[in-house]
Amino acid sequence: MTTSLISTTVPSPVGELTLVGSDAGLRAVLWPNERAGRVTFAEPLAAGSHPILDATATQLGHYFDRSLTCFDLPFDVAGTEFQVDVWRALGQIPFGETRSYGELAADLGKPSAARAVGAATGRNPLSIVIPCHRLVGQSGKLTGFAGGIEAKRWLLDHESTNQSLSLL
Amino acid sequence: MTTSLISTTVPSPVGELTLVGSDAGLRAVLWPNERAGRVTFAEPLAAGSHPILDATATQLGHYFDRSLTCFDLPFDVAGTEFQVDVWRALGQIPFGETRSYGELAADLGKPSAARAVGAATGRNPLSIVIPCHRLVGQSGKLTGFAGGIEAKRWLLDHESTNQSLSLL
DNA sequence: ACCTGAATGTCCGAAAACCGCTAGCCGCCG
DNA sequence: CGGCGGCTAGCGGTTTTCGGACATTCAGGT
Repeated sequence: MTTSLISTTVPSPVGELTLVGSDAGLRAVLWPNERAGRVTFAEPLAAGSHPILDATATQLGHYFDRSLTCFDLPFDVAGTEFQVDVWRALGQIPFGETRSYGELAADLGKPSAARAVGAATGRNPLSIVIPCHRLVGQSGKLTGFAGGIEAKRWLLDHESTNQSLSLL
Repeated sequence: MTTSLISTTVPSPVGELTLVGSDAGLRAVLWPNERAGRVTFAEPLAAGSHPILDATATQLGHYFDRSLTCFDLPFDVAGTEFQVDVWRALGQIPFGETRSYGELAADLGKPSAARAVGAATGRNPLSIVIPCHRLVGQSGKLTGFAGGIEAKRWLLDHESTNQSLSLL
């Protein structure tokens, strides 16, 4: 018995997202341009539907219409201990707030590991759901993003309660 | 629930042996001088008794009084694929016989991997039970042994049906 | 503001070192 | 001769080491 992976795609304001899940939980949420590459899978993908993917799609919908600010889904992500720590810490940053890479590193007890935090967030397999877009440079600069800087800015705008900021 | 490890020691003609087991099976049989070192454990050891350790002690007793020539115990050993292959092949060498490192390598379909077999043998966690002492150099020379060359010679003597060989 | 350079922690891939080997060669000695 | 001992060059798998690459940050100079 192989724990096969199911995938599907959903439209969104920032482009079509690809969802991948196993029976254990959500495995990946990918941007349009990265169906393959940043996140890879040992097992083959099969298109189809699955309760976990359905729930993800539903919650993403609510996130985009602002009726949901905190995802609640079973995750099935794999990474090194440090990466998992970083991803978990990311999940603690509330909707609408941001942190710097260094702040998050300090929260983890490793104040000088800012750059390592950057590397780890770059490997986050669950775009949007694990809010890696809430990490910005110390100066406030948007330094990098798997889905592109524009998408990062869009998400932060979206989460900002003051919609007028979208003109910045 | 952590699968804790239980350990105990038993006397033997070749020195006091340390047995380590988990609920899944026998994890290690160590020589007096190597309580720590060659084989390491992620989990802490707790002294105590356990059916698996009892069975091991019993079978070792029979082995030393020559009433048992083939161990039958559940193993719980971890290693690379190649190492496990080597250890399994070692188990096939009958009591009283020997093989060269190269012969065993050939049995594994890799005739030129003699040295790799040597390296894998050196990591065998189950001294005596997995009979790594039955491997000798092509020339018949006893090349190395975790428990010391003397112990290796003693075991081979012991397994030899012709006791007079012990004078060699 | 923007650039430069240095110091940072983690991860990954490549290369080197390490081994419980062996076959081939070359002396040496009876 | 023939046999043994010592030396050497490969052998395959694993472990260790090392060198970059990074979604950074800080200080210092334009």
